Amino acid sequence: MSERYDPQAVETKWQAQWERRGTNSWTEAALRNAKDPYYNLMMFPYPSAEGLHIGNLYAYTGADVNGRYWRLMGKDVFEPIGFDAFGIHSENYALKVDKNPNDLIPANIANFTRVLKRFGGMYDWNHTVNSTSPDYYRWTQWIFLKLMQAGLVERREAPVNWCPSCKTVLANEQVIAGLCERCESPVEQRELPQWFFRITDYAPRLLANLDHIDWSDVTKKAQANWIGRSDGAEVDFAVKGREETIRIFTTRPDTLFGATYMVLAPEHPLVETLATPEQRDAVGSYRESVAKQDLVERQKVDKNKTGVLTGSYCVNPVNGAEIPVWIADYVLMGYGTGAIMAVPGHDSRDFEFASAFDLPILRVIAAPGEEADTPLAEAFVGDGTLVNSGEFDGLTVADGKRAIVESLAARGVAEAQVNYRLHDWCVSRQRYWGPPIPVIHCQRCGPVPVPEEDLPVEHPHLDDFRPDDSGVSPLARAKDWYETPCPRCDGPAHRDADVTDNFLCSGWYFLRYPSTDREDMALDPQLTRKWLPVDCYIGGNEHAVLHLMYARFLTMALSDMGEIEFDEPFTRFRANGLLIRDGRKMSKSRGNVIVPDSIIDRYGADTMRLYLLFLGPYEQVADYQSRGIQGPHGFLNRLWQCAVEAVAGDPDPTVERALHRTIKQVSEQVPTLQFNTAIAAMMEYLNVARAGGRKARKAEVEPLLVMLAPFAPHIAEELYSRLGNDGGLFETARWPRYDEAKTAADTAEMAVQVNGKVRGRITVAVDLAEADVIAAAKANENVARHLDGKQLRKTIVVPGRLVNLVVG
RNA sequence: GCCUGGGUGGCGAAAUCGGUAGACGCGCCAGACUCAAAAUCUGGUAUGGGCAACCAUGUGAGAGUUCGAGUCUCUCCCCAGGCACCA
Repeated sequence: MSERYDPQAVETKWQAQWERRGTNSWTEAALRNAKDPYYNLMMFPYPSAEGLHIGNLYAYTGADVNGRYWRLMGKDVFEPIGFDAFGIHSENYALKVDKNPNDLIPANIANFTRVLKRFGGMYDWNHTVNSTSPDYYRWTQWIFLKLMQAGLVERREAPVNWCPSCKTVLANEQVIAGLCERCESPVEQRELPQWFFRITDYAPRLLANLDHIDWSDVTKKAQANWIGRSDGAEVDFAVKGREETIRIFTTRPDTLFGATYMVLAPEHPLVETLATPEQRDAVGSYRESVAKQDLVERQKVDKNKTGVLTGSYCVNPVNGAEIPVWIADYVLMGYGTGAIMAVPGHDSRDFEFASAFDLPILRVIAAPGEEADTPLAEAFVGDGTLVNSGEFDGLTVADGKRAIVESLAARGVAEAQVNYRLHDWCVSRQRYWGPPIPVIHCQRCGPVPVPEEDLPVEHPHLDDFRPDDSGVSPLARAKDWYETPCPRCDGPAHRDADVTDNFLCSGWYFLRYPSTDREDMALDPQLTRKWLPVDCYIGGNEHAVLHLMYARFLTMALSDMGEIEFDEPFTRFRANGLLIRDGRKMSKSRGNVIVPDSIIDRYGADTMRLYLLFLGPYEQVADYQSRGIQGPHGFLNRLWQCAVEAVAGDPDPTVERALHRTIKQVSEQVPTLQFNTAIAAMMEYLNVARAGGRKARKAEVEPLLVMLAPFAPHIAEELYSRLGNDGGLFETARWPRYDEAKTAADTAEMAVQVNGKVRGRITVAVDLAEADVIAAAKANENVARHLDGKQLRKTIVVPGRLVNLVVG
């Protein structure tokens, strides 16, 4: 190897070395016997045909630095990787290029593996997961069956989200502002029998546990927001002249006296009954027009309110007032009871509707200074006291809520109620590329779970796997596979032709990694106990309400079934920021995508890793600006020169002080993921160590190499061995320690302020008495000029930092 | 509309238990090496004024607290992300 830094040669050499020595991988026995386990996880990629995205590598580099750091701290670090290869994303791409995913995926995985090795991740290639492999999806199906046994799976005919382009149903989480998450088509509503996981059973726990897991705040807030707890009450309104009552949900029972009409969702089951003969036609055509809307249209907040009268009237239980019942599309069947009492005086949507249809608007809350008859120009939603509310007048909003619910509850027409926005997880997909749902539909027995010993239900190979609009999965076309006898009665039956949502595959992969050597069970109890839950998980926040929510739910469910002993999968989660390019999102259509291979070819993986983490704070948006890569590249070149020319001898005191300060800072900042400033500190230290062209001492360089090793593992290994160390840095070295006493200097430069403005600087001994510091400050020429002829009123000394002389 | 982040040089950013604003890096300028260029190395680089010493201004806007505010308080504005007719 030449004396010049040659990244390609160094990186090839050390990657081969690690592989040969098994530096990063575990045997099954070693996994079982690990003394101080640390499970370092990153989100397994979807192996696209375009290749690994630099954004993935941004996340992986940070996570890998964390894993390598803990390894140097002496932990037994398990850092697995795998491939999330089932799912609509892979299938849609295959359709686009007119190939079969069965052929595409293996090639993509091979390409991803190549780049992941090239980038220098500390991956254990002995424990990988491929979600499309039968020895993985067998256990995905097993989890489905387990959930079924636990009563957490339901087959329901319900209005579901249908993507007309992907031709499948979608979970709520996969609908972004009314559009399909994958193809951005407007999503329609369809009534179809589907499989649901009862994640809503876990809503209270999913929310409550957020308080005691160490996760990024943004992620926790997004989850809390998505779960969407709201406290209120359900109230029954009698229908005038009929037996039925309408149950509504409200968070504002204090405004019951202000209810001037009722609204049902157009899909509400009572609509048929309540429509009077005169209104029947109008109601029918309104329901039809609503049914035709896609979600984008229906969810537009700024469109004009529409609705029609049913012709029926309800009786307000607080005062006996008779109020008309309307139907309108601003009330949703999927939330609460699908019916509301409308209080236009104190709800802006009701106000808008009442204004449009000329309905009465009553004030029942008054802010301080307002009278009971102060007119309302808009809905008043603020705090205040109750007015026009009979015996409840004068109560605060909070007291009014309590008192009114109590009084109605005593009559049996209301009860306090908590609602969640979270919906049950619709998991069936009418697509080809996923694990088949392990259920057989028997003409006599109905849906029958596939017996565990018959798993996996192998995914049949189809040449024509194109989805259609029928709502039936393409798998039904594989007749030999589809038609099968009932496992219970042996009568005629067929398999469930749907596949499960890809998020079921990714919802438990981290549980599997330690157990991949086991073919006879999903989770080895001993290994699971040793390695899980995950110590640190790093990944993009776009999965806050998708993957991360589902993984938590599945973990809780498996925990309740006794399959595992913890109910939160990730002890610590950190969301890395989004990687953008020159201020804009990277996308193929903009043509501003960075291809990792090209960066590694030109600068090497070490420079790329260092540069990605030097861009800015890891947990915030990072802007990739191509020209900036010169900085870290030059740094590694200077480090190379400095290290190969390093000489023996004791460290210079100035350099040694800088070293101890650097170790202190980097040791504090790496575990908290403040990578950019940790790198800056190491750069600064190198500048000190080679200042004025001096030759650095080996003892000055070696600790720097160890600190840099998580960031730039290849060059660190090479230089470490060139300094005369055998056996490999990651196998023999330990994270350097600093001595607090050696971080301190004898003298300090202090700023001298006069009335808060810096007028001079003095260099004094750190232990100089305060009086002497003040004297030295006054002696400064420029300071003296500013003090001249003025009365000194006050003196403030901040030891080692500044002196402020206040004059009047 | 609600919930998160964030707003600091030409650019990416540092510094927030209140204490020298701009560390580190990019870019730019000058110099060295070179026939020349690239690469590399050295020095400079917030803005305005001044030969300089220095002076004034400066962390989205405005007010406040303080000896002292990028940092704390109040009122706004803007950008990014999430949620959104959720009653």
